[in-house]
Amino acid sequence: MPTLPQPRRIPRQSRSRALVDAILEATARILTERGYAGTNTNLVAERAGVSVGSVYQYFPNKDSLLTALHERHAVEMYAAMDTVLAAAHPRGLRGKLAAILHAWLAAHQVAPELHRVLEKEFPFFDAPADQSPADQSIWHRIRQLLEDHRDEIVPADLELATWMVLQTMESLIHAAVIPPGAPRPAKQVEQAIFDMLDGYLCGHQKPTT
Amino acid sequence: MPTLPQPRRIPRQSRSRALVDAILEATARILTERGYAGTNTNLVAERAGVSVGSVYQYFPNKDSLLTALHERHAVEMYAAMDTVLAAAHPRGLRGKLAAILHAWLAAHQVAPELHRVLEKEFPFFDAPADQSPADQSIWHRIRQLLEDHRDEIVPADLELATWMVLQTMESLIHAAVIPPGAPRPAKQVEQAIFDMLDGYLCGHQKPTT
DNA sequence: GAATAATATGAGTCATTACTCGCATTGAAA
DNA sequence: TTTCAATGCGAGTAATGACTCATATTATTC
Repeated sequence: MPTLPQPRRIPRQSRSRALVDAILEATARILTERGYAGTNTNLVAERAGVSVGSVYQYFPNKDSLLTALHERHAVEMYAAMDTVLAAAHPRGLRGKLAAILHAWLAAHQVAPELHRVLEKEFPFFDAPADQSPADQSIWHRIRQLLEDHRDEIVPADLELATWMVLQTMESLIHAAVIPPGAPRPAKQVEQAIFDMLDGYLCGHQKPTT
Repeated sequence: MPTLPQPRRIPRQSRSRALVDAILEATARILTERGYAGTNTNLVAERAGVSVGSVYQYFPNKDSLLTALHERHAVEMYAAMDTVLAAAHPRGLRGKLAAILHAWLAAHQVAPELHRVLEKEFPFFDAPADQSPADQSIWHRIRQLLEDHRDEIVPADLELATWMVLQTMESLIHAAVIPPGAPRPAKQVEQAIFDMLDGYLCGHQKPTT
């Protein structure tokens, strides 16, 4: 049951583009309310105000809906990072990292339950998670960031360091946001995550509580 | 569809205990081979060499099989930690942490795919993961460890620090072990995870590559 | 305003599978 | 040996839900 990467048909006219949007929107809502198992294509169609047939015009199967949602999210995360890095605040590696972390955390606080389902319930059998185009871009951007600040960081193996930083950020952000989540207010957790990354990369840390 | 915490019937005679074992063993194998969605109770029964009816004598529903497997794993992790800490090597916080990390990593390398399914595919709707008795015990033990070495660590909020350490260890261990996994040999990844924790807790780090 | 391509429909099909229940077998107590 | 509780059986049921396809509607082209 392989999930085809491409939509069955590409939406050309505006009505079909709106339809695809409505479908994804409905999927997100239902996923949030009822989880992966409770989501079915008939309900998605109904809630989107279209027919099941239309869903299958643009998505080859149920899982491709989730894949699309996942990719959309990755694109948003890349954009968020890009915005932050483009801002005229070259405050060094630590400042940039803190800014990215802040942006990502904020983005995840919007729909925590949806992220839970996307990250923790969806079986990425075919499309191995974190290998989407957007994920790749994020990877390269972070890798570049570390390279640009090579002299400020302790780990010599940048490949490994990139992996560590991304894995840690992703995991801790999700863990912090998904209920029951962290035992502390968002502000403190954000600081703690930063301390974790900073301790790894820069090997020092001011006592910050 | 709530997963009842208790088996429908408690196995008293030895044959029934063997049966329960066989069922869990079969579940683990199938989960490994076919993932959560590909696992069904009829197949579990067949592979275990028992009848479906027998499965439902001891497990109220499909998900309770997964819950049982999860709990079994948590108990093993607690035992591993206990063994390591009981060993006559009071090498300070850093030594103990390194030892726990090593033991846990080793344990996870046995059946990575099974852990992937258990951690990343199973929807813990009812029984919120990490809240099982064994998980609680692990939490308290780590918390105690940090308290015992309060003077060696930077973070003042032990509650938060415990959460950070456990989340980070869990996430990184799983990420490292599950394919495609880390881009480096196990040894280097283990060191990197340790550096991460050490950097957070102790706020210093020797350049170790 | 044909003609044609693009888009939308939804009742129906069909495979899957969690779970039941009436009955058979086995162990141990008396 | 009898008795009864514990254990084991597996064909069958019932619900669910992914996906199809023959048809209808709407846009675009010429």
